Amino acid sequence: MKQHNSRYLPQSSPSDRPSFVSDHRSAMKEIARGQSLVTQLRAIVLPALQADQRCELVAQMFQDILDCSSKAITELQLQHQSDARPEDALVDDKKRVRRISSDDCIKEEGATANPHHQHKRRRSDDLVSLETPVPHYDGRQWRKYGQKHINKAKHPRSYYRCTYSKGQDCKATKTVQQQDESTGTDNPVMYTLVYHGQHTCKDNNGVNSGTDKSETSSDSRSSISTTCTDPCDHQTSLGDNKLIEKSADLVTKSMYEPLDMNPFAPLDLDSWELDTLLRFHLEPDN
DNA sequence: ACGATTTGACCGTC
DNA sequence: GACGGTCAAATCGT
Repeated sequence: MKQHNSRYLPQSSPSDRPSFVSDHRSAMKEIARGQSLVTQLRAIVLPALQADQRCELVAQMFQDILDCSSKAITELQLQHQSDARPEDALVDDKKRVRRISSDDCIKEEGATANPHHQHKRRRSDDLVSLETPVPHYDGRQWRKYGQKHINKAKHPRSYYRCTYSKGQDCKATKTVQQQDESTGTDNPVMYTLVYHGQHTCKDNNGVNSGTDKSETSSDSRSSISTTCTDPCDHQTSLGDNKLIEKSADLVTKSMYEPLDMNPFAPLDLDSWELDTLLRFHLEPDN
């Protein structure tokens, strides 16, 4: 019998107890778990709220929580990188973290070089990673610009940039990669999200999406129309997606119908994501 | 027609 | 040379 939580939480394995590892590592893991929980909770709560100011406040609070934990992780990573090997990095994308950290002080963001050939490795202090079963419900609009098979990874990595990257020169990007170990029937599909840079854009309603004050604010107002069409993220082909989305759409519609979802209508959590969450939360232990 | 996604090619870093 | 990140033409969806 599995514990209920084990169905949807990134796990801290017993072997990760801090007896042989640094406090940094266990602290970062716990924070990451918290981020994952908040992400999932947000995906459930926001669409169910009435569209009013309280709703916006809730969304803002969710984002603030994520901001806090992200900053905490960043701080821990910076400290950790200075006194430990980078292979203790939070995500399993170890090689990349190592490369980024070595690249850290060499080139700065916004280099005036050719805009089409900016440096490929990015600063680690612009990097925030988290694990979640709902990779696309993060309150942002993203546009996919690439997908690549990563060495030794079963699933391709998808590359997204802010929808407003052109119009507002927003530098925020993110990568989404399905975790290899999440393919079992018992475990939820987990994704590793890595965010780079901060949003400098304003969303559709002219609300600053967050820069220094609050890295990713205004969840409640921005539309979450991130369309997830890459097969890896949905675990299905595009054609299958349509069928799944249709059936799942019935579920989500029946949930949402009583509500006036004005500000959240665009949020429109991908039905498969909500379905995934619901299954993990509602199904009895197996 | 327009915007988003896909995908092969290219480039920088290691 | 391998690898990861980005570009941009082709393709797709609305």
